[in-house]
Amino acid sequence: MKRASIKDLARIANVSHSTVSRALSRNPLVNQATAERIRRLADEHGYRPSAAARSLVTSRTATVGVVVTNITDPFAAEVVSGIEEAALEHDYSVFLANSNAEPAREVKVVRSFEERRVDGVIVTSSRVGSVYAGLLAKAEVPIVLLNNQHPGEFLHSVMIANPEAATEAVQHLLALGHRRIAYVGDRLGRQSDTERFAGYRVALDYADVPFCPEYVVHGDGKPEGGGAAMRRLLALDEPPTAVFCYNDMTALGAMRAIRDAGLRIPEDVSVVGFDDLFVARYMDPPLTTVRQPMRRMGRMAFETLHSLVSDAGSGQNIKVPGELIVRQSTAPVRKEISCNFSTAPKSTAGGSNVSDSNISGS
Amino acid sequence: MKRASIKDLARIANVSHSTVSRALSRNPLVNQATAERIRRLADEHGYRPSAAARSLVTSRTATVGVVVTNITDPFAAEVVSGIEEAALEHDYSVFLANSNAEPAREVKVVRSFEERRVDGVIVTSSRVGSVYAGLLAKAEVPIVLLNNQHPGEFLHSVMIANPEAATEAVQHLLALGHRRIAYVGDRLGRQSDTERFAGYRVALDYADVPFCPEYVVHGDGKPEGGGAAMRRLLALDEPPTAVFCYNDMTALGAMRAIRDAGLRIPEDVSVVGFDDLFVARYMDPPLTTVRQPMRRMGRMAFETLHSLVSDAGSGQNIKVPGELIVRQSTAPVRKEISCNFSTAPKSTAGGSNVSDSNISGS
DNA sequence: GTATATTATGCAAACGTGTGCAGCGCCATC
DNA sequence: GATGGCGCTGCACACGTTTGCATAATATAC
Repeated sequence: MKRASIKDLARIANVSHSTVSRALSRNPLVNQATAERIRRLADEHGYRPSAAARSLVTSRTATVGVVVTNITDPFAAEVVSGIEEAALEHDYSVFLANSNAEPAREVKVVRSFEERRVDGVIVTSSRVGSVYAGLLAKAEVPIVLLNNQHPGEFLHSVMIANPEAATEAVQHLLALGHRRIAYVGDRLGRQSDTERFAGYRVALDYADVPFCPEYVVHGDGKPEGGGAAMRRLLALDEPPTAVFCYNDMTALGAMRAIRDAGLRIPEDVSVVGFDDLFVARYMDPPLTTVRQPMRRMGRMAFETLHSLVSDAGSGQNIKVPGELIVRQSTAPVRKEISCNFSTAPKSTAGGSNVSDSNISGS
Repeated sequence: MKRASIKDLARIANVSHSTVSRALSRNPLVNQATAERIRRLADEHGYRPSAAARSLVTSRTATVGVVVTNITDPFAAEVVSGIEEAALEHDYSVFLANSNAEPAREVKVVRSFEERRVDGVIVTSSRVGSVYAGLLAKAEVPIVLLNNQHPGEFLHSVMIANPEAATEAVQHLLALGHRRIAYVGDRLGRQSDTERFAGYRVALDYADVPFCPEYVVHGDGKPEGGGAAMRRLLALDEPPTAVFCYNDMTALGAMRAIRDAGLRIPEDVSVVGFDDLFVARYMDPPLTTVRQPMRRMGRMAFETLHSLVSDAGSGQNIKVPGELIVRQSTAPVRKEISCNFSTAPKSTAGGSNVSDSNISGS
């Protein structure tokens, strides 16, 4: 048995299908009483207007296409959750697609979004390659980028303030007396990685701590890569006493590697992450990290998209500040292994006391 | 500028739009050469057929509606990832919606899926209330349940073999000499919880370990609830030496509570989880748990759905076995605190040696 | 040469909606 | 009583496809 159409309902209500259409869309043209009657009948029969038919004539579908590298990544999941939340409020539906960062998948996904005539697309944490650019060119479907990984400017985006947040994280380590601070990055060349690394350097420079290239290693944004990178750091003649990780997933791997080497966190090595995934607070020790308001960023991405299509708003580039969450994976540097090539003005920071750092107040 | 329609393309190719339609769908009726030419032209102009228009006449949309309680839950994310993967292979798109277990949201979601005319719905980890049942009744959209939480039989489902897996997990603890084994469940009344608890009891009975009601507590399937429940256990006169948790998220909270009480894992308390989320292997210590092939289960859910709509297959209830993954969060019970009300035939299991359990081979 | 089968193409209807426009009945106004 | 305005309703078209059916063009058989 097929679904009831608007004409079936019209027959039942003894009016034309136009009247039904108007009644359901609360068009004031139709008589109050009959409108009420029609809506009641529609309810009783569980009538559901066909979105396809509607969109055919209105040329709007009330759908967003969301592409993430993989929904399995907790960061992506949080963002998508925020998008979906905002979308539902506006009666939008969301198409979800994983790109897996595979070009073949990406073209397939973009093609499907085009055929579905989505009103807009949100792309998170991707290097926006030619694929999406093409999408934007052909038809006028607006795209909002979230934590875009491709260098260059785009029309609409919401991004975390990477450099500032990274600087704050590293300054936290400096304040604890650390001088041998490493950076465990993402794959080389990705925008967030570049920016967080820049923030790391700014903090070092500001504190007059010499930059040491061998303290910069790259993983893959996941635990495996973080672990491998950390092992390289630990094999150094003078291994770092603290590491700032590109993200929490990387930190997970790094922590594992540190423990496997027989070292303790934070007594031997302090660890800072980025993202504040839910797991961060359940690690042992709980992870000090930079919080990204992921869910809220998802909401913002949808809202700018929505204003772009409905209000013909002008769009914008939103920058969201991060927030340092200090937990127990960071501690003052231990005296015996503290930096012995320090160029800092004060003596090597004193044991349990954290205060007298030369970078406080910035 | 609007998107090109099939008629625009027909004009360009100097044929009727019917011929274009047939050429693109590789209908053998149309001449090979012209078909080739048309397809080339379509490619050049980036023509994308409107899914809406097509579905209007074919009455199939090639879309699945997926509803999860929340995509933020790593279990849900893994499952969805599997669904999406299989869907893309069949050129299906997936609508994602969070129910948040709020009835208001659920009706909104179901309504939207109905209007979108999804070909099928996959519901994961939900108590399938009257909402979805209604969906199934009105129109003939097939529903596949994944780890359904509502007691009772449904037509199509894929479920983890809860009782068997739970029994295996608890037998692992018994084999390590534990007798004071607790169960930290989900909310009372949910199907998976009931079944895993049943498996727990089977293992105890089989090993002739008396069942102790105060060793059964309930959380909420999340770290918070798991932690609270664990604290209640630790406040007991004779706290358990091992806990079997409803899932990994619960275990996360339990582990935190154990540590906060100044106890060590696994020396003082052994912990077993369920799911094998990616975090399990990155906990300290790495978590012993029952692996659910989440991604594969997602795939299976889609496949049964797909066969249901395309082959008019008869559907089925699939049961997937779990797999115990032993890591370092479980260890032999310590002598000094080992069970002193043991009814087991052998003496309280001896220190480091694990072998001689009375339940081996089951 | 005509009759017939084969191949390729176009015509037109249908899917379920939204919406401009015409038209209906009715009431008020002059 | 004609005129005009108002409130409401239906007609008909459009949106972009797929597909049954008719038909034109061509090849094959006699």
